[in-house]
Amino acid sequence: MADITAPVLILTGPTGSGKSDWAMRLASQWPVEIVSVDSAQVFRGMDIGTAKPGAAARAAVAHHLLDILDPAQAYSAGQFAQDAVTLIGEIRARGHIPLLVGGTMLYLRALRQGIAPLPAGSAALREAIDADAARRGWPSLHADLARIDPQAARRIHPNDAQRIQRALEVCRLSGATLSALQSHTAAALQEPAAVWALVPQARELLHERIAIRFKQMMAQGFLEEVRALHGRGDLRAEHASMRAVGYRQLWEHCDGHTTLAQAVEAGVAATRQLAKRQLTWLRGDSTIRVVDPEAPGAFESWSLEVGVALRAFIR
RNA sequence: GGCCAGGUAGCUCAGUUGGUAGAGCAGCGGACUGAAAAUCCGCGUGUCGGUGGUUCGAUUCCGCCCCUGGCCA
Repeated sequence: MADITAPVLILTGPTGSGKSDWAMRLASQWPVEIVSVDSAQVFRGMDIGTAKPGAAARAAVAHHLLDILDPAQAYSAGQFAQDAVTLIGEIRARGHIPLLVGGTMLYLRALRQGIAPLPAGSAALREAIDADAARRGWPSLHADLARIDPQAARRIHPNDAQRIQRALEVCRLSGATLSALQSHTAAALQEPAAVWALVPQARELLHERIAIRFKQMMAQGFLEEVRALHGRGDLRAEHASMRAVGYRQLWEHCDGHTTLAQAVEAGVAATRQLAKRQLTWLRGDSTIRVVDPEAPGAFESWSLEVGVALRAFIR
């Protein structure tokens, strides 16, 4: 199977839909390497709460973009797009099939539709902007943005602190406006990928599964995992890693702000909300083939579809 | 058994001096360009415990009943 260019396979879906299982099952049929599309699994020491593939799975199939950063560090959609393109090339060079698995929808978008070349975030500048906002309020900074980059200001809501901050940050770092920079976006992945999304048709069932999964995580030592991160002393609730679903809520409990029962309930709710946002992304994308993982024989028919997609390229 | 306090949205509660009710959380829908498991926007989803009475009109006032919690027996 050398010197072929296997198509890029992508398997996405909301949290708890069973993506990882399906990926592993597919890996027993085809020589794939898995690239994680997950903004939380990149962090070391965040295993239980991110449902990161375990040692057995990683011994059986090569997994990429897991454990590449310390939780004090930052990752980004742009970085992901670069890393994924590089990995796809390397996987193909080994004669393997790249299988991207995960539910971080912005990362997938950055890879497939491209992302404008923007300056990376600056912690110092963000701190300065935060301090400014604390004095004047975000709507006032939004008004600043409206003078500098009216197009961006129209798009960004006056309450959307994060996006206002980013737009101002980009202007100060680059000297150009965000809108101008975003006007020439280059696609990262140069070819169409075959994309499937696992979308459970019954929301209730997904909610039930999410609750069960969170409780399993607790039984596996999720709280101890968060305590260890909390005990490091250098991490703060503001770090991107500690804003992850479940970690944020258990962190608040470690700070003594909530009872464990409250933290678990809030964590489960946050997971449901994440799943809902992921489903919103999927609904808006007609290039994605939707699969109901609960349907009888769903995996088998997906496996057949994958076979068709692959045989078109592999001779 | 007696007395007291409650029974209003999925949950915790507010409120209506009588004109069929609203917050937070949850939920639902949406947006999304280097933090995205982030951030933001929009939407109340209701036999006001039941039943009789007073009233033009009762979730609100009165009677009885049911349920929950507390105190006394």
